[in-house]
Amino acid sequence: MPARVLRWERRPDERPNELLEAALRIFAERGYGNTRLEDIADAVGVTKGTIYHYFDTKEDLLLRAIDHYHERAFRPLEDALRSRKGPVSAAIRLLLRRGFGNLDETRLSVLSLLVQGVARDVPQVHHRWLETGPVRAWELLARLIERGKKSGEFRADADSDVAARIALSGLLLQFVWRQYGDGAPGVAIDPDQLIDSTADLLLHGLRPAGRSAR
Amino acid sequence: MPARVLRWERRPDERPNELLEAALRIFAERGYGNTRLEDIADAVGVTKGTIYHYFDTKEDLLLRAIDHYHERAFRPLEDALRSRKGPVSAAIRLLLRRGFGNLDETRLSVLSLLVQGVARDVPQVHHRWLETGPVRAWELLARLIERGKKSGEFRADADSDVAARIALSGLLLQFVWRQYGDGAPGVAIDPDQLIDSTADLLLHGLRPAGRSAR
Amino acid sequence: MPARVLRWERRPDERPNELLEAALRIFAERGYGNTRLEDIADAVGVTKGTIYHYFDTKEDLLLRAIDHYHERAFRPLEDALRSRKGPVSAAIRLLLRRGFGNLDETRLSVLSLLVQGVARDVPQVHHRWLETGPVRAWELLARLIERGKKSGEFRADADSDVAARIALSGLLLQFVWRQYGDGAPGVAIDPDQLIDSTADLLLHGLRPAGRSAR
Amino acid sequence: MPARVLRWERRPDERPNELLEAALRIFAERGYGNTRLEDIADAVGVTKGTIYHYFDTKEDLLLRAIDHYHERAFRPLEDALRSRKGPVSAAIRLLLRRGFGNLDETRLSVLSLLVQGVARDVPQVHHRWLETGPVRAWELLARLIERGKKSGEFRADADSDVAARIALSGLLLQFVWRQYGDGAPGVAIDPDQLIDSTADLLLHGLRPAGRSAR
DNA sequence: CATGAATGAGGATTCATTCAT
DNA sequence: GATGAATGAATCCTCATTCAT
Repeated sequence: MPARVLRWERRPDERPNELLEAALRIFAERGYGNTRLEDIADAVGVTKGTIYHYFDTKEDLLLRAIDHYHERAFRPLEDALRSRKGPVSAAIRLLLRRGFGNLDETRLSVLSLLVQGVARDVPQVHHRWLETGPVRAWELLARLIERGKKSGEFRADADSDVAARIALSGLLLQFVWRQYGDGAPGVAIDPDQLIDSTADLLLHGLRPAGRSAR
Repeated sequence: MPARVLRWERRPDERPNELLEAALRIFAERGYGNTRLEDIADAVGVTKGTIYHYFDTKEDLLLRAIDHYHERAFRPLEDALRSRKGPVSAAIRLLLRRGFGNLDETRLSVLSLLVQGVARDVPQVHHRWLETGPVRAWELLARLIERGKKSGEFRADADSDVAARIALSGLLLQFVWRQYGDGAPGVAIDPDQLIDSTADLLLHGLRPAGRSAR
Repeated sequence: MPARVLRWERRPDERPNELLEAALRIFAERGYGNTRLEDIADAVGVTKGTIYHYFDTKEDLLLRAIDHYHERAFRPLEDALRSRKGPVSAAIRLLLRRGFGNLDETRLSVLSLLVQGVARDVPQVHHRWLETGPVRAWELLARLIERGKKSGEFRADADSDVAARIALSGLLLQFVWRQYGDGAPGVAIDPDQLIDSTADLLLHGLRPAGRSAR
Repeated sequence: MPARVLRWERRPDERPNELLEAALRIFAERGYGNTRLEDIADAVGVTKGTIYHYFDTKEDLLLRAIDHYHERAFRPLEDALRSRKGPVSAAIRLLLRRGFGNLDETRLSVLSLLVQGVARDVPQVHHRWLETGPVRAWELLARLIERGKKSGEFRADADSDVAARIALSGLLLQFVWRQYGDGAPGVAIDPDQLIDSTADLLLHGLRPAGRSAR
């Protein structure tokens, strides 16, 4: 009796997530426009058609892949921060370290995709990401700074909104660019130094006149 | 007296420059992948074929368009800074204001193209831009900060490299995102406030312990 | 006493008929090529796969759907005519009125499907329909005319075959086109006028020289 | 010196018409939905892409192909009729003979395409054809009949609109069906007999009571 | 019987690039 | 130089059909 050969495995429950994850990874690696649906299908071991079993269009696939990823990426950070007590400066250091301290290759390339690759191809997705990612993050940080101002830990005349924006988008872009270190040696930098020095700069910048930071 | 045509006035080769400028503008507006060579040709009033008289490929066109633009955009800033005297903090404010204070629509969309649209499509160009644009800019700023540290204007333990990187890439990304304000209301912000508050934050962050900034 | 279920009442096989009827309706509405099997399955509340329990291919489904419909549509007309007595002209009026006078939306769209939509997609079906539908109808009418010629009610030199063909296919096409009245206002016409005036024309055209029709 | 081989000939002026004519022929043979653009391109000796040089979409191609054909097909008939003098009955016979008497294979299959193949796939085209083809034709015929009624040649109570519609659409459908004679023997008929007997029927049907036709 | 996951062959459309004129 | 006709590879998306469950 000949070995039974299945052309494909039937995995109705895992498929969508498998596809979502493969899609995100490959989109992130190559860019949205440079990725063919067949590449994604191949990576999961199915054919193009299968993608259309679960998703309406290529754009829909991207959109859902980002949602899927985003869901997991943000929740923990927000939770960690919400329950935080103690001096605000410590919370801020924690936020930056948590947010940028342990980005693996995949997360970094997803960030690049979102920062760089999606704005003109799927503007709708880009907008949503902006609102639910960066904006949410800097509002969080700005609220922390406000708390520090109220408690006297920070100077009252600091612009908490701009401080939060600059620190976070500065870090974000630096981390995105770090990935291109091979082709552009001038951008290389140690990530821990980047985070810690940014925290120092921010906290120094916020401390009241006449007092030393930390 | 016959119309005298000076050799250096004839410029029969306006074409390439016209093409470069149209290309940059349209690439910036729509993204590289979404721009057809025909669109660029139409904008200049020639046909597709003409582009191939001057440029090898679409990629070559992008590459040269960016070079062409870059040349002009950077020189003045660098010159302005180099000759600067007086307190470093004033120079830094000037740098930020000059660099970001008068970005018209076109420059902004070119920045977006470079930040967002080119990394995966023309990595070579992206790398070059990183080195000649952002890296050069933050090295310039870092040198200013170093001068401030030497003169005692800034605290000696400040990380001038990171401070320069964060301030500039933070501003850059904020300005790029501002353009999407329509779709993502949370990112909207007044540009002058952005620049001035960033300068405040940076200078506060750099001032020596026990002294007030400015 | 337990509910008694008669074998001939159980009809576990409503399914095929439901499918046939849904198929015909949807094919008729949208055309064969524009109808997906899934649409038909959805309409009946089953899934695509189920169709393949009962039918070999999409074409087979169309073929049987038309047969199924045809069976019912023709019998009554033929019966009504066969038993008819009295003057032939009255029978002819009856035939036209019965044949075209009470066509509901569905029947009309089925006619359109047969007239317009099937010839190239399922030629075999189209041929069969021609033979069992139009041809049978005009042979019936031609025989009536022949009877009229024999009885002296109609002129002897009339071409009963052509008269029957023209009257019936003329009416058929007019009724099919009436459905497109929205897009083509020039084709709109009152259906009763169409039938009655056609009958008048036909009967006038057949009456012997020197006598008035009817 | 090796023989120079051109991959294609440059024929900018003929191309569109060549394509239009090939398209119409092939659409007519196989149906719109069953024709691939590549088939049409092959028939002309170019590649698919070339079609898009001249036409926007497949639908646009069909639409223009029909316009192109229609233009030529209708003009002569209308001209011939407009200038006609003498008894109306002769003009009517002429109209029917001119309109249907010399339909070659191609014209017939184009008629089939229009009658049968286009209504649901390109409704817009079908509507236009209805208005500019059949409707125009029967309005022409109806006007002739009206003239006959005024002159006393035809009976005053005849329904000229319906008479014109039935005669022309009856003939049209008969001619369309004749092409399927192979598969459906019952529809076969001699075309001249069809035209002449239809004319007889029509003219008999229109003659005043008590008078003989012709 | 019924499901619905998976297939895979197409087909329309786009567009960078070539090249005869 | 400039044109624009022509190419042809690439890619999204559709859908009849199959088949493991």
